[in-house]
Amino acid sequence: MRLAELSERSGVPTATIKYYLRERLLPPGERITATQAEYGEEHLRRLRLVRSLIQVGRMPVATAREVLAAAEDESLSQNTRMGAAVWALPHGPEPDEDDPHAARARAQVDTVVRRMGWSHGQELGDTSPAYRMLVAAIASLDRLGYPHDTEHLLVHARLAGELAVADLDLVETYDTPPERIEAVVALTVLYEPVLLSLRRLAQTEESSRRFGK
Amino acid sequence: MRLAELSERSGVPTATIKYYLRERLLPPGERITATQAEYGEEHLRRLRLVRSLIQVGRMPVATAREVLAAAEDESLSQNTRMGAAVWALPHGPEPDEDDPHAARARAQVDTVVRRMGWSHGQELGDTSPAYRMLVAAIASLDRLGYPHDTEHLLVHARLAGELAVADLDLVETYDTPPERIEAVVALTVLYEPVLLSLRRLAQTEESSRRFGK
DNA sequence: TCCATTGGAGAGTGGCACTATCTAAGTAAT
DNA sequence: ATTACTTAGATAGTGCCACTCTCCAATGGA
Repeated sequence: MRLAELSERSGVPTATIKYYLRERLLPPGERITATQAEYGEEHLRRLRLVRSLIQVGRMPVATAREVLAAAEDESLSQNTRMGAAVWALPHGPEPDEDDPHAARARAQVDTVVRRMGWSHGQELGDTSPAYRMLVAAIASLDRLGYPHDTEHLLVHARLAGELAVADLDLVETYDTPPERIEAVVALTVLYEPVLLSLRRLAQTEESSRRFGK
Repeated sequence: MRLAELSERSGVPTATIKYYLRERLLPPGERITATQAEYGEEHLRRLRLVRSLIQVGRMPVATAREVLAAAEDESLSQNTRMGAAVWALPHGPEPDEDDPHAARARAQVDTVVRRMGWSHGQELGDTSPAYRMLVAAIASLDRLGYPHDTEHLLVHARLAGELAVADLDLVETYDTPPERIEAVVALTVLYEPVLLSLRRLAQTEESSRRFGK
């Protein structure tokens, strides 16, 4: 398969594919001659994954590159690679170090992590992106004066735990480690909009149930 | 309070506040003289809400304007205003009309909505942004060949329903309708990163539990 | 009076995901 | 073997968008 066909089958313009190649989001094709390269099915899959990360996950190109690099770093164990890939995922402004809102949020997050018994994945005071993202989000709530008591957060945490179980069940339907790693990245990202939109639909429903049509 | 103080208390540069005023994300201050205006606490709160929508919710300025306009449209009922505000919220690429993946996704979404008994908020074939966002997300999963069977979606839907109950409980702690409307917008947006980061933390935990440290 | 500040408006900036153009080197059909 | 394409690769735009800068005339405080 050459560039034009890869483009046609994926629906991505050739110029964009060239851009992704340049940005190392896509491995180069197998060189046939000095000016021709051959692409395989794995390029097609990878290209679609890249598009998902960027368009569905609204991830900057640089971040997508890190995520993919972590996912295929041969020097890491399978679980570390999964962790590294998810690690590289997220977003949002960094919490300010000496912001009182952030400090309070941090303490609350530590409480939630402890109460959930989440000791494997991270230490308290861990600075994984997901942890920092959570601190930043709660700091925002605090700053705006919106409620975020620990019990309410624990409700969310418990539900997140159930989601994770369902997600990992899905990942385990894949047999080989590389597939699993790609699946965990893709599913983490692709199910986010699913979850958010379901939540909004459910809110609309619940709202009209409570406050009348 | 004048511009400089509003800027100082919110941490938002004066130039940016002027920009928001121009874009009608912030109502004009009360004109004192031909060249002076006075801002109140409600401007401060509104400004922080705008920042939340744009920075935390990563919402385009135009979308934020629509959301806020819907939230304060006096001609609508309280519930309609809430719905309209949440209605205007989300994003992501629109599902293509004659894409077979989108068609399959649409059918599946309708099944989920029916099985959840979500008939109040929307009709089948409804085109609310949340509905379209869900269809687009599932179409992406389909296109990439990732599993998204209805049972798995129902797990997510059920959890989303529980989240909505918890969220609306929080909204009901506010007494006056305008507060509630602002709360439902703010909480919908501000709890999204909370939920997503908790999910990622839970995944890391669950993953290391299953696949070893 | 004098000068910093204000609201307002228009133009400019920077980041970023593309997209267009060009070139030298193949390839395919005639 | 001539002609018309296509390709990889590099460089230079383009378009969008959230700001940010620069002016300006009119104040308002010292």
